[in-house]
Amino acid sequence: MAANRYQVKALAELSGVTVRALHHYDAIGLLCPHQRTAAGYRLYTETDLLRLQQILIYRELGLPLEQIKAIITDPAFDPESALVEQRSRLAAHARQTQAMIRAVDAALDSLRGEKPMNANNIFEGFDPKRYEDEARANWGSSDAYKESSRRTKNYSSEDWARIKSESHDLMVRIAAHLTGGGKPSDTAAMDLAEEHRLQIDRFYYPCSLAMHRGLGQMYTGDARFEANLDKYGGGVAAFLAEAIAANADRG
Amino acid sequence: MAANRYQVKALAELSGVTVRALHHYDAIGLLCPHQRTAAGYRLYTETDLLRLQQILIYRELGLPLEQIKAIITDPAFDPESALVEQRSRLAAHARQTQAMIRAVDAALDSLRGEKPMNANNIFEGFDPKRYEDEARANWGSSDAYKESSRRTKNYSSEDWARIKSESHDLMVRIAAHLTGGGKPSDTAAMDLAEEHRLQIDRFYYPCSLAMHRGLGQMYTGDARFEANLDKYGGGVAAFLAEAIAANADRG
DNA sequence: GCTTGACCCCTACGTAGCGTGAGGCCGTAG
DNA sequence: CTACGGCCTCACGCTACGTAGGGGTCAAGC
Repeated sequence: MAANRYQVKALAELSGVTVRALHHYDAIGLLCPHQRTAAGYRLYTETDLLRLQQILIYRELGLPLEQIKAIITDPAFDPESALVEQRSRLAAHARQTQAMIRAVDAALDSLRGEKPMNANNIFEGFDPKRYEDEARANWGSSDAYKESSRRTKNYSSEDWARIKSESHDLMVRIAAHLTGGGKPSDTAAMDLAEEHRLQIDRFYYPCSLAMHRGLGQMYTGDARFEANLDKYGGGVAAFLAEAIAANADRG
Repeated sequence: MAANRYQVKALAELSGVTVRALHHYDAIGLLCPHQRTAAGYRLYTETDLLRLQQILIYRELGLPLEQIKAIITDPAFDPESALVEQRSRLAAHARQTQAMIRAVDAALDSLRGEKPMNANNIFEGFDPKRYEDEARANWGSSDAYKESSRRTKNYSSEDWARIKSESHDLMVRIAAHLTGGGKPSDTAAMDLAEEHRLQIDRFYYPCSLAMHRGLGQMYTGDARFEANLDKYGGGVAAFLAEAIAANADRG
């Protein structure tokens, strides 16, 4: 396997950042090319490429380059967990954008005279700090479903069978609890919800209680999810959503 | 209805921006408080509040403050259509974030050894100009985009007013031609299309007939563009698209 | 071997959008 | 009357590059 070398311009075009930015990253020691020619030309490797991707993710999230450097030059830096972490941050970012869309909608309503303007809610979603926890909670939009099924495809067929079977099994038990007259706030229902959370945690992505709560809201908010869950019986989606909320409150 | 007045700190807390930023917006004439006390204290009204919301939306989208100022101080500025426009931009922003999430997933896959790393796709979603749908929304190839932003960045609010007015004028004439029973293949229609091309060429970036044809296709392919054009009358987007195609064939 | 043109280097100053004091005037509660 | 929080206006600092300038490098073509 021949180790490919990229010159600055090549890398710039690949990644979409400017040559100047790459120079800058070199200057501050954030991304130094693995090699230089005798003439001083920068030569980047695939490893540099991966590192650049990390950098761009953090940059997109608004971290200062100095901090990015600190993070990824940390000897304890684990690329995988960092990517997982970044993934959830990006999801939070997406959710914030969704909140802004809702704020725009609110402004439109108010403009059209359908609802009065309210100084307290007009800025909802604009202050990230105010939303941090909640933002982390949600996976984002309905694309989440597509996303998760896409990832499922990358499991081996054995993994896939096991996941499907475990999920199905759990859903059947949840549906049974519902048809058996159970309430979402029962301890048993909350336990089932917790089990559901742990399944997601194991199979798909780290899923906190807060994130799970967000998911639950999506189950009743998104028609595709609801239909998918109600295959196990009418009202299963709503039931599960409530059980998840109860479980999150309990935790 | 008592007109509420907010001092800087109050507005800052409401909106989540810093006092310093509000000072800055005042200094550059982006958001000047409606009133001052005798002592010079800034007093903001509900109207200022609405304006600030607009500003923050545009800012979130990465527009430079100077351009935001130009946009919202434009006498022809229509808050409603601007909000509608912003809504779709936010949605595009959200989609881009989703694309980044996918890129992170790809990186994760590659780390886990499930898929080989591919230098060509690892950065997918990072460069907005390259993300295909968005690329088209950003007016075609990255060269055109670069050129366009290079030029527009230096436009004053008067320039913007002139551009807006000329564009509007042309669209009105095109719509008139349509309602007058004209066909897109008429010489007159083609002339209007050519005029449209030259406008773009003058104001934004060098626009060849071929590029113009691509633009035309976008007008009917992208709901946002279509809605924007059909403000001038139903079917205007489609009519213009056809006229552009005819004009490109003629040339 | 020489030119040409696309690539590369570095230095250095400019810019946007604020952050962060410094120094000093309001305004109201004790 | 004084304390104390809030407001004001400079004014300099910072980040993440953009942009311009002056000048090597390297493969291709003559």
